[in-house]
Amino acid sequence: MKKKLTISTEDYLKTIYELTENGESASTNALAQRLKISAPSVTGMIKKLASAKPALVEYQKHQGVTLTREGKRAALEVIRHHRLLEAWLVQTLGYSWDEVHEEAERLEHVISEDFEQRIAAAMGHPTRDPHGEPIPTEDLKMPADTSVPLSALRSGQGGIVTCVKSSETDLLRHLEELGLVPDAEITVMDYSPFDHNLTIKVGRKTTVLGLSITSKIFIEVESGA
Amino acid sequence: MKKKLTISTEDYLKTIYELTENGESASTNALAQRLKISAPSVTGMIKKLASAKPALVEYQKHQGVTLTREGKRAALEVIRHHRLLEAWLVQTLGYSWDEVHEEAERLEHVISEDFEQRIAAAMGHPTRDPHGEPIPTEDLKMPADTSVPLSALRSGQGGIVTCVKSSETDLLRHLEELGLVPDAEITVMDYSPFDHNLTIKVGRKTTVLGLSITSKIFIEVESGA
DNA sequence: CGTAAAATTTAGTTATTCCTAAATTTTTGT
DNA sequence: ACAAAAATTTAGGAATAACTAAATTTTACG
Repeated sequence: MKKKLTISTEDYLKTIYELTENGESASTNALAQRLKISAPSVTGMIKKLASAKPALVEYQKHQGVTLTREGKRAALEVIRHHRLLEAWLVQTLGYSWDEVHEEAERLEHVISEDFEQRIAAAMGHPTRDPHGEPIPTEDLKMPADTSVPLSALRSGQGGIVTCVKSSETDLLRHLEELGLVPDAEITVMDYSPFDHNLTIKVGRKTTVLGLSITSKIFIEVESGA
Repeated sequence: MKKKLTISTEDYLKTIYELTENGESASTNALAQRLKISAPSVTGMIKKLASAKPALVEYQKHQGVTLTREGKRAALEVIRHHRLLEAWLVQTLGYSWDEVHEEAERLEHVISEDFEQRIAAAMGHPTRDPHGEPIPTEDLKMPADTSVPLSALRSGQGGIVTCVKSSETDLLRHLEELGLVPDAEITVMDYSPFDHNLTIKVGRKTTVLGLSITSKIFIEVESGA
């Protein structure tokens, strides 16, 4: 017998936000997979969120789900909590960027607005978390981000790493060793069209990275070919 | 329709701990009142805790409930979390002692052991929280405390305030104005046997306090009459 | 010591949120 | 276009933890 855990509304909304960032609607199955529950459970909960007093999601059968204004607001609130917490755990308690995710994942749901404001102020209102992810502003707008995945770059292109979109401990530790962290300057030395591998220069190190990694690293492009 | 729902096992255990600190067992009704749920709900949950794989409480019909070794351990863990968090919120985020309770009440259930150790170390392993309550040690022993309620003192007696056992914002603010905070030195100037009021001198201030307040202030006695 | 009051437990109900199995709708491949 | 595959919803059910009302046990006191 395992522990039964119930998924919070906040987690549903946050996950829907993440799945709809590309502009598309989130599918029942995609949500089920992310939340690690069955698809019927997702359908049931979505119906509930859609018929809440101020509706949190927009839903039509077989058409996937999107966030309403209210739902998006709630999602951004949780994401702001999460990212501020990650920044703060790293800055004040000496966590490394690969350790903070789980802790923030639990804390994000229980901190007060007061707490949020205190840590934001204590850090001088940071705009990015330790992974480089933008922190939603106090009025819950997600800052624009013009960076592109490293996987979209080709030989001769390069720029500054803005963000590493991963919470996998092992990957993050590996990337840190390579110097592939936010603010690092990189240049693409070579591109292999067969397997999409990129040869990257970071500082004086050179590495070959596959698509599963390069698609998670985001770059503010500096120079063309 | 209110939101407030399910009470965590941790809250049951913490409350049972508090109600049994005097050595007696906790009654169903006392628990129900503290947890703000009905008595039958308490009976049901207690039965569950008593028949858990390692039992968390000892229970016999109509005889009240006590904590097992395991249950006590779990309760002290939560209490340690709570008190470390209160200390830490005050020390690092500028909370005042009357603001920390609610925040700690929510955070105490979600922080990791790692987090606990980090904040304890960052504060130099404090032994009391901002109200003066002793913090259970890392191996979950509650430190002995020889202080007595102010209400037990009489004219001529006095000592050092060790602890103010209250989380009521208004009372705490009032006591802070009076200087009735941990480490303050006080002397009892007069005792009224009719209403149990005590006239107290704190620094150069003199105040009359009723039993509802003096029973919540704890003193390490220094001098007899 | 016996009964009324208080405390507690039992019984039965409700609400929530998950599940599996089956039905249905949509998408895909030829 | 059509059948197979995939995705999604419907249907029905289980577990949890709360509730109210009623029954029972304990306690208090005249």
